[in-house]
Amino acid sequence: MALRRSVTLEDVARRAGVSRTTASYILNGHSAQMRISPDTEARVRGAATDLDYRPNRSARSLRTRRTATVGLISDQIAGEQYGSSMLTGASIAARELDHLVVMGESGGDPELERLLIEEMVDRHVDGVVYATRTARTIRLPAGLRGVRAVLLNCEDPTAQVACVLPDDEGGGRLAAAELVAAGLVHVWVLGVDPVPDATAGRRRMVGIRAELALAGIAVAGVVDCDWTVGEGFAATRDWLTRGGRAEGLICMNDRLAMGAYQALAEAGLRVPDDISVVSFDGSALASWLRPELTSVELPFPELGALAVRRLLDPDDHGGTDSVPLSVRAGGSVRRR
Amino acid sequence: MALRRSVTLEDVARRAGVSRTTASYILNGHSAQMRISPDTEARVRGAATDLDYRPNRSARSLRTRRTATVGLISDQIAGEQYGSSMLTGASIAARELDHLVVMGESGGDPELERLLIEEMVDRHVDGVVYATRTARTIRLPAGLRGVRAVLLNCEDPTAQVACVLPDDEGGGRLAAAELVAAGLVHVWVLGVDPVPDATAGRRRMVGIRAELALAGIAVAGVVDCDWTVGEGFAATRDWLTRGGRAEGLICMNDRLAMGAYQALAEAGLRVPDDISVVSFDGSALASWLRPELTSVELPFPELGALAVRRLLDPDDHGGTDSVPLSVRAGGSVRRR
DNA sequence: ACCACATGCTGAATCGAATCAGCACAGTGT
DNA sequence: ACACTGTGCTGATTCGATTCAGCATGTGGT
Repeated sequence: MALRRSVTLEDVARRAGVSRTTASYILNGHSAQMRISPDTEARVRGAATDLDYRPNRSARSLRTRRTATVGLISDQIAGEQYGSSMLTGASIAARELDHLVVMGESGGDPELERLLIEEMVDRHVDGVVYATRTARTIRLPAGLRGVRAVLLNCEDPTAQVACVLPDDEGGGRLAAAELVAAGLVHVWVLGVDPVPDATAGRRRMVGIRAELALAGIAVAGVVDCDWTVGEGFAATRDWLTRGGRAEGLICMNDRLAMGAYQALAEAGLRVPDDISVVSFDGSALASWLRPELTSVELPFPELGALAVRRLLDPDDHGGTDSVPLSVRAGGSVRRR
Repeated sequence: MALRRSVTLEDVARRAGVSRTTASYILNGHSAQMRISPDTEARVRGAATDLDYRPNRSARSLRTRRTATVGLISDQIAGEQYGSSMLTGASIAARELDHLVVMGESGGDPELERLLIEEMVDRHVDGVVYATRTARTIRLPAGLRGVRAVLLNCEDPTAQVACVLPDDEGGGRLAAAELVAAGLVHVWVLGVDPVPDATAGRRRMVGIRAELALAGIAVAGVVDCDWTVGEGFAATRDWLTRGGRAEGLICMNDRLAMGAYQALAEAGLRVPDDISVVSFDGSALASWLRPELTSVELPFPELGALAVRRLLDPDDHGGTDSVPLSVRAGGSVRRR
């Protein structure tokens, strides 16, 4: 309950000795269409400042049907370890455009998602960013049809929606390039996409193979497992006990890499002397490991910010943005 | 731009053959004060359903001065590793009370914080939750005076504000109790609060000492350092090289414990055979370490949810809530 | 002296719901 | 036949801004 003294446009107009109309035009900067004398303009602005006038947003929204508010709906963004910085980026971009972010986390529950979208549309948000934790293919929720929306970290090939994605294929090339530059030839990959709709792993693989191919190398082998620390550990240990060896290991995310580190340590293999490791995410975890992990960083804040900017850009008419990844160098790749 | 067909109360009233007034009273459940015949009520509700009537929130807000929206402002919550689940909890609680969360992250910048608070108050949020990443003492921002607010994970002893905190002292007792139960006597603590305003470390120490005292034990020693992996590693290594030894080590958070694990491993000490480790946070990281870390879990989602519930409870008149922590057992404490 | 035109402003309607004050009608008691 | 009470509803106003349509006044040309 905001107990602000209620200074209305009427008060400002009265104090400046003009009509509400005039005051409104001046304060909204439409003076060009209105022909206002400099003197009047100064008086109105002065009055607004003196009274600390703040327009009532509800009243304004009622007329203009805009709220200076964007919705951000996601499955797991807020409570997630890494992706949450998408929220930060979105929030910053929104503020720069004088908007606030209304957040909704569905936890993956379609019914809750429907409710949240409905609540946002009811509140006349100026648009909705629909984000997913993992990059994947989705169906645009029915509640968003006819609503201005941008997909963030996901895509719907069947819908005509603006869409912001990380360039996972380029990221794959970057990861492979790190190993190639170190002169490594025998490269394995840990953790290819388990989920059918997920796109990140597949695209990264394309990039990895392409970049290795440039050096005349093929991927020596792939260990498939879930993208968690535990699975990374178990899969790597299995691989090692089966006699698996490599010069370089590309892990699909930092958690997998942590699991791999553990299994490698247990087997007495040292990073990077015995084996080089590169991964994806560029999360804080990468910098916590010893040696620090060389990781291809996902630009989460930029992704979030870009989605909001596109959402609020009236000249944006769809299409997919592919945001480049970058390497965060650690000490997990052998120096040539 | 939500392009919803605009069904107004007027449309519903017309279809039901009643006045707007009647329709309004029925749909808002004030029928008790109004005496409405069951027949009319059914007709109005039917019409609302048929037309898929959704009240215009802006119009409603203009009259009622309420928006069914709560502000959540914080320094780092969104982009943070662990605390972000406060947001999740807040968002869920808000939805249960038919509200949405408007988020603002200041990044610790007081000017941005001021702006965000102003924007929220301008938009007539029904209240503001003011959260900090680390539990500490703060000054209620000037913009929140006179605004309904709840402090989350922080407190201002000089202000009369509702306040939701984790029970760090109780948490300290839980941590110590784990070691006492394992029959350990020689206990060190790693990482006491570096920041002057921070309260978590101090309170946990009080709890730790109290619980140990019950068993007739005193803290054998304290290693002071920042609450990061790097510092935890360095401090523990220094301590070990200086001949430091203990049966049990209490780390002030999971990251510190990770650093300690690394230093202990380097020194050839095994957890929990040579030394038992307990920490605070109960973050995902605790479950990633090998052996899994026994950690006193901070109930972030509950904290966030409680803050929102209190904010929206008209009968809540201030005071401090202390939410209990709980032990997430791992394998880092020696079995007796 | 008269018209044309630019200048600088205002009145009133509008957005959609909430709500106060009160009205028409039916039934009951005397 | 009359007042009285209860039932079930409605008209009109209000919240605070935006915006369309138009009205005085002054200025210059002929």
